[in-house]
Amino acid sequence: MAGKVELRRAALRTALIAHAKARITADGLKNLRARDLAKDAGCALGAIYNVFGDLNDLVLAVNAETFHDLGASVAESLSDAPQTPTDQLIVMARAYHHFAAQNYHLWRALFDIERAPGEAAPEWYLAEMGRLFAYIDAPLSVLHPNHDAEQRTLLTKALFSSVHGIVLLGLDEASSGVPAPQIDEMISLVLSQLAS
Amino acid sequence: MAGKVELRRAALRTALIAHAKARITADGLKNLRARDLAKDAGCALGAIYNVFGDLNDLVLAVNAETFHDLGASVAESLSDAPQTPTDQLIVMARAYHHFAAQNYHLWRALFDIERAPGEAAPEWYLAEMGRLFAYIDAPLSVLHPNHDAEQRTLLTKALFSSVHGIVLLGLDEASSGVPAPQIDEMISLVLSQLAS
DNA sequence: ACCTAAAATTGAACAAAGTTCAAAAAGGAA
DNA sequence: TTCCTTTTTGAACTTTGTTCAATTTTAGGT
Repeated sequence: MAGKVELRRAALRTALIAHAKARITADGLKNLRARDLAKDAGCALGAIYNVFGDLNDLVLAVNAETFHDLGASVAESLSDAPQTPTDQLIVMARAYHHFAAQNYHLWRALFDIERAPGEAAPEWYLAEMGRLFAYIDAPLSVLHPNHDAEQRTLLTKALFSSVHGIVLLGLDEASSGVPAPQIDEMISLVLSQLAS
Repeated sequence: MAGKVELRRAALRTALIAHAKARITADGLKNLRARDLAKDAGCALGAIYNVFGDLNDLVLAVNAETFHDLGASVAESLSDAPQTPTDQLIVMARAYHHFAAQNYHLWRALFDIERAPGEAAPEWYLAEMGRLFAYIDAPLSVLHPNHDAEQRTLLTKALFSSVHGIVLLGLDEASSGVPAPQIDEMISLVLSQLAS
């Protein structure tokens, strides 16, 4: 039984990720507690640190799944085959909005996680980000065939950041707090102008 | 000497805000420590809680000043009297960007502060936000004189949120991390399109 | 001046919460 | 079974915000 330990650890890892996901979904990232997770998973407190370097690593694992699901949601939104490139951008942005609204705490954890100063984001984060950017880039290539790659990259980032900002502030009840239909309207407003 | 205690407390309050500001500027909000502040101000640990309800209240006081300074920076950017309404929007957005870049940790503290769930933002926050929105609204009224108030409010929020998103992700070294000139370029790109 | 009661200040103690590590348990080879 | 290695455990350590009993200061009355 060579891989016995590895199997047990892999199972614990999976369980811890699932429980952390549930805890974050219910109470948000800042209410995640190591002791709660140990109880949830029925393991010792220290066992968490046999599987993950620290709690942050565990949250990173949750975030990887969340980011993957987010990418899948955005990609799936295109399956309704909207006609124009602008429509495609709008549909994707709304999918982003709806994912963020439906998975608010998990989505916030993507950005609220503590990151070591000066350290780059993990590779999977950049990879998923690149995938999202590729989705945006495609319609932009149709709209602006004569832009060079650098121009399009800039426009892609600007578009994503704008939508992200609209969703971020729109979903923040405490400050602006905008009803969902108005968020969608703002998205349409910005994208229909920007993509022309 | 009726107001002796009040004077001492007011002085401590001012000192604590100043020291907290310095600490946040240097190390960021998440590295702010009650014991450090007590040492900085030469007061007892518990004295902080004679003046503020908790550390969060102290950070709120810092944020009030930061937000006020931010508003002043944006307002001052208009004193160069740019010609067109679009130019005014771009100048203000760049002022927002430059304030955020120059006061990164203080600016982040505006949004990273812990807020009680379901509780509205403090009145000064909404008031300063309203002031910022008014600055944006003015040029938009010139550009779109036939829009009603609701339309303009939506466009104002969309514009602000977009610029905020561009600055937020642009200044986040770990993820996108965009050089300052490119951030300004993205701002121009979005605003020149959106305001037309 | 002195005394005294109320008010304010202090900092040691308390209560989380993440992380570590010596000890115990489990695993595996001879 | 025995002995050594690996793994797991959870009590203990550390850090940090917050509290509160004890001390100091203040202010009024004599």
